Amino acid sequence: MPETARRPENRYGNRPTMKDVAARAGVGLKTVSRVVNGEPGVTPDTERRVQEAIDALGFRRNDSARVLRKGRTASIGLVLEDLADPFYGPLSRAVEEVARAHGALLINGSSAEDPDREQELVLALCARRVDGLVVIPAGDDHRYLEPEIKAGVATVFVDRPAGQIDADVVLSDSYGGAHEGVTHLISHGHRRIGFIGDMPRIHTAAERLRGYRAAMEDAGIAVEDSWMSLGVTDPVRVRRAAEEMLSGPSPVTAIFAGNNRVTVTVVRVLAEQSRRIALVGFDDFELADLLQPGVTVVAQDAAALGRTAADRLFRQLDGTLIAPERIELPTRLITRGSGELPPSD
Amino acid sequence: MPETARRPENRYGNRPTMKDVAARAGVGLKTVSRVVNGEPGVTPDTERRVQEAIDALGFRRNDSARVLRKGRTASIGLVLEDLADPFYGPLSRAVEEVARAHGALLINGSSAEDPDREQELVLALCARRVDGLVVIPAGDDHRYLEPEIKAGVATVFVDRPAGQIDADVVLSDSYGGAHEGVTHLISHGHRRIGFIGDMPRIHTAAERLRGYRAAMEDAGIAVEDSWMSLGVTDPVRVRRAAEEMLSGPSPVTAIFAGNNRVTVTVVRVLAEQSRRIALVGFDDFELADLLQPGVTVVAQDAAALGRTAADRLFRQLDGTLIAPERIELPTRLITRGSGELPPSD
DNA sequence: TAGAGCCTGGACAACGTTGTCATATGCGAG
DNA sequence: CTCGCATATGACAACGTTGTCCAGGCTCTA
Repeated sequence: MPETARRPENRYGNRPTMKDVAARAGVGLKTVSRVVNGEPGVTPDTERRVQEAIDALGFRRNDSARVLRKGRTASIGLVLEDLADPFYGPLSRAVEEVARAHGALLINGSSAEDPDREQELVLALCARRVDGLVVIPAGDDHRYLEPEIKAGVATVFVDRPAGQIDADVVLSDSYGGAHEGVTHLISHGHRRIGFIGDMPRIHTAAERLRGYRAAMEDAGIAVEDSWMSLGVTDPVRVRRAAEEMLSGPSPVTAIFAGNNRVTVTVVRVLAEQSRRIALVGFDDFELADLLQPGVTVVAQDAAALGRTAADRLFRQLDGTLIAPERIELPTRLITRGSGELPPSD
Repeated sequence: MPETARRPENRYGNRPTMKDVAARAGVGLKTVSRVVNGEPGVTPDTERRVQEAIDALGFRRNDSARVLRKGRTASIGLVLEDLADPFYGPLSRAVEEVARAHGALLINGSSAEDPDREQELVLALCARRVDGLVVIPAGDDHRYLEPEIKAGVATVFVDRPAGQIDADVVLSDSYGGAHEGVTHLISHGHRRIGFIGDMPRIHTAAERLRGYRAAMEDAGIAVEDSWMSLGVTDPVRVRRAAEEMLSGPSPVTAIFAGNNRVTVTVVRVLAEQSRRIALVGFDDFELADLLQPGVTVVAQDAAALGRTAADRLFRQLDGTLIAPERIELPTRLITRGSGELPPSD
């Protein structure tokens, strides 16, 4: 390579720094800093010269250096299960809005329901020195976060509680919601009711199952093992689970679906049946009202979950909040037809 | 406040630094750096001592300082319209996956379709020195990005082209998709076909309208003004638009909906009509097949858009890519019933 | 045993910014 | 006219990391 063409390119591809601006404006470095940050003590004339230099060079303050100096990054991390899941869109957006109101940016990542990946993501975010974390946990042991929390990283868990540590958590009332939904089916005459849910290690799945069992017990109904199926929410498994409980020795007349992915698959299966099977799903979804019949659901407010969590996070950062708390948001039963079908045996 | 309780807390809330680790392990600063980064030239014994100190102190490298020194942040920004919109979930997730494969984190923000907010977000991301940007533009003038791009920020626009600057862009074939969808309706005997789309300043909306007009013209059908309605995709406006073209002097027998938000609202309106109106929507959505009739759509692959854009972005960073290019991904017509209904006048 | 060469480890500067502090300038009061 | 004060400005260190370079100790060979 010939010596001649050596570009003096620095790492940011030749970005001007405050020093460059200062040189061009014929002022000191600190004066530029003052102008950029709107600090007082600069003559209008000087300010104008500096501003001209900034515009001419296309200068943009390097926030990395600023963070290093100031210690706050004005960014928060959001770790969730899957950005593509419609449940997390509104939640994510709500967190973003609160962050924006506090002048913070949002960094987010999907754990894909893998505890290792969750930890990897969280620690990467901590290395960037995010001011706070909103975590929808995939794992059930969060002791790895202890040094971070001690070091001042505000942390709020959403949708599922933290494992092994004491931290803020914002949840939907899964137990109560499932109890209400199943009771609703019972009140419409059903006794053989199936439950299809997510993997039992997921807190919400376990809670919803508990709500189902409690509702059945409260009604004096003995639950048969074949009526319950927990596992991945992959359509193939859910379909098989649904078909089995519809065709077993004591076939169910109604199904309670543990989350919206399950509900959608169950809707498809029921559409193929000749008998009319009642259905209540946990979590609302778009177009639920347009299906035939409309799908009765136990709705949770994803945006409220996100908003509440982010609020608490910034209150932790303010210092307003001291002790970790567990907040449960209520669910709401929305009747649309599918949950009001009578038993057909 | 009494002098006594003054905590020696530094800005990160007392986070240990490499210096602290070095002191505790009784080694030099640079040796710690070597261990942390897995660089060679450290005896196993020294490494062990350093590692112990790291664990004992709960040390975590400060990436801000690292970034300052190295110049690459290993993070990319994604600016989209609304994270809560189901169309952007998969797109966002796809970008994230590609970023992850390159060891980068994703920072994202919603512009809420506001050009000022888009610019504000983009510049904030640039100030953080993201390595690259994936932007779904809200505005139509992106000259403000010129200094950034010149400074080496890799940039790819998605879903809509950049305004006033030459940059990489990845699009769906809106014109072709709309043309195909409308032609499909025509081939089923429709001649009075309505078009309801997004605001005309949005590129995709304009292109889809163009596709509609072209398809009509190709079939020798004169389009009446009352058959076309562009504007915000808010349900109230869309509903009124649909009702008007269904009840006007020459009422339409079919509607082409310009995006999924429009489609969903139109489905609701059509469900209330006594006549059967044909419908084709641009963009697929969950459960479209379960409605009665199933909704025929022109599907675009949001994940592929995101993946393609992110790929190009990292190829820009590699230096593999030189000239900006415009990539159009094909759409796919999925027939489900609603688009195959015959005209009923 | 002495010299060459390698390997390990550390001192130091630099990245771009902000906080602290000192200096220069101008102005009004005595 | 001089002193004192307020205001504008800049020099310098520090934030925590990494790259460069040098020193010291070891092994190996002649």
